[in-house]
Amino acid sequence: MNGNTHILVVEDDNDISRLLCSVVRRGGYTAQPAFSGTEALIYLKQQPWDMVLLDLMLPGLSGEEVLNEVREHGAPPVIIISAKGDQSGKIAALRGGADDYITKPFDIEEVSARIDSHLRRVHRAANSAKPVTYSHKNLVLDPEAKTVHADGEPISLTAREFDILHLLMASPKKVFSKSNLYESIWGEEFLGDDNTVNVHMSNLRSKLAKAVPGEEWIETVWGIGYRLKP
Amino acid sequence: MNGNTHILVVEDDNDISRLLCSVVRRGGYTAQPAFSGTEALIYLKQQPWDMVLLDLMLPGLSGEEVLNEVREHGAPPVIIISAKGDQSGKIAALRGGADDYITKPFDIEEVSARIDSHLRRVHRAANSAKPVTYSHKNLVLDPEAKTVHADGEPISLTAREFDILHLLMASPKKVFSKSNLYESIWGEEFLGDDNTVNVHMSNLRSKLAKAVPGEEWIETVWGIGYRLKP
DNA sequence: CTTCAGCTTAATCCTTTCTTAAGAATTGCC
DNA sequence: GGCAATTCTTAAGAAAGGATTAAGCTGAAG
Repeated sequence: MNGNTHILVVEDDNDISRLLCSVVRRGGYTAQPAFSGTEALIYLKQQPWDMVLLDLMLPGLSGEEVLNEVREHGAPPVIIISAKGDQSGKIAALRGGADDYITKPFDIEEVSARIDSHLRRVHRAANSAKPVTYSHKNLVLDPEAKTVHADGEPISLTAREFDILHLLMASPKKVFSKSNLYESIWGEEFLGDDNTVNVHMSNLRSKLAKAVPGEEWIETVWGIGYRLKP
Repeated sequence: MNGNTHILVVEDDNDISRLLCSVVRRGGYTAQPAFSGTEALIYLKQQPWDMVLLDLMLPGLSGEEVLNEVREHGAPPVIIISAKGDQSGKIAALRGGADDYITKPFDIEEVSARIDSHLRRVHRAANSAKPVTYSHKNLVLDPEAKTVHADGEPISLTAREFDILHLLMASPKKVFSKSNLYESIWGEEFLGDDNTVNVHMSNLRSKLAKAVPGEEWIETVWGIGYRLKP
């Protein structure tokens, strides 16, 4: 989480607005106060928001109407913060599209925790969709697609070669001993007098060199093992 | 929403469990009660769940531990339902991965509304990401209708062949290992020396080739698996 | 009960990759 | 520079993975 998570705080009471904004900022997010329903609308149209904190009793436009408007512009989580303590209003808001409902007076720690909880969920969903790749200089490795590209050019590797490069790129600074490599990739004990890793290394290097001549990616650390060249 | 939305209700008090289950069922979902933390674990391992209602004070295994376990097995929303009214416990649970926290005694309408709210959100996310049909080059697969067309011509596939193609087309760049495929489609562990997948692949390829001669859609990645040919 | 489509198993052939081994090359140290 | 230890390269045989075909099995439909 970071400063470019934008939260719109819709609340007409000056003190409460300030309080909510400070909670948001202490959480590490960016807060934008809006003091009326109509002001909120302007912000909603201006940019996408990661979350909306919404008071229900607003001048200009009611919270319910703002809520409908939010749902038109994307699908950020909406937390209602309201003085309306009655159950029916709470239930109506939740059924009307809100993701959470907190009644005033609120506990600022709870508000903070609920904000984090909703954002964490959004992140979880976003991350599960995002492809994971490793990059090092002009090399890009995609573990899902099992592809390696150098300067955008695909390089065709065998399973073992790919595994070796994958391991190296997952920990760019670490030096891997032969027994490290062997045991990680082959899953069996490494018995000293084995030349297998060397050969695969050699093949891997020559394939990389053929793709981009004159550049070296894998470094031999004499007497210890291999690592990515910084 | 329908009967195949499965909600796990983890609550040791018999009366409350019954009450929660009836709320769930009145919402149109399937409820599965679990009366201890350890029982919950069994259900969690058995199948994926769309939501978990979780009491914090449980025999066998605490709610917090169950919560951690839930997060290992996918990412369904978790609503804590607890008699612990103290703010610190509430905040700890929310920070610990829970998506919502309701204190006993609860209003059943509110519980119902919060369940719906969380499920609505999950649906919203799922629908925005999932296409109704998959296309790749001149191949079109419709998961609903269970049909495949190449250049508009229908191709008749068996259930397994369809499932394989479906999986491949859902992640066009991903390489699927045989064990990936086997475990996704057959739902049981893959034990190395099996060439069932090979045979289905072969049949699938020959059917596709018969439909559009001279074109290849499925690529073998040696020693790793299969993927759609880019 | 029979039939049939589809799934699985088995046997065979073919392809690619892995490993082994031996000589060449490099590095670090005296 | 010379020597020993380590690493690199090469090539060929061994091994593993994959494709294809055919035959047996199974469960659902008629």
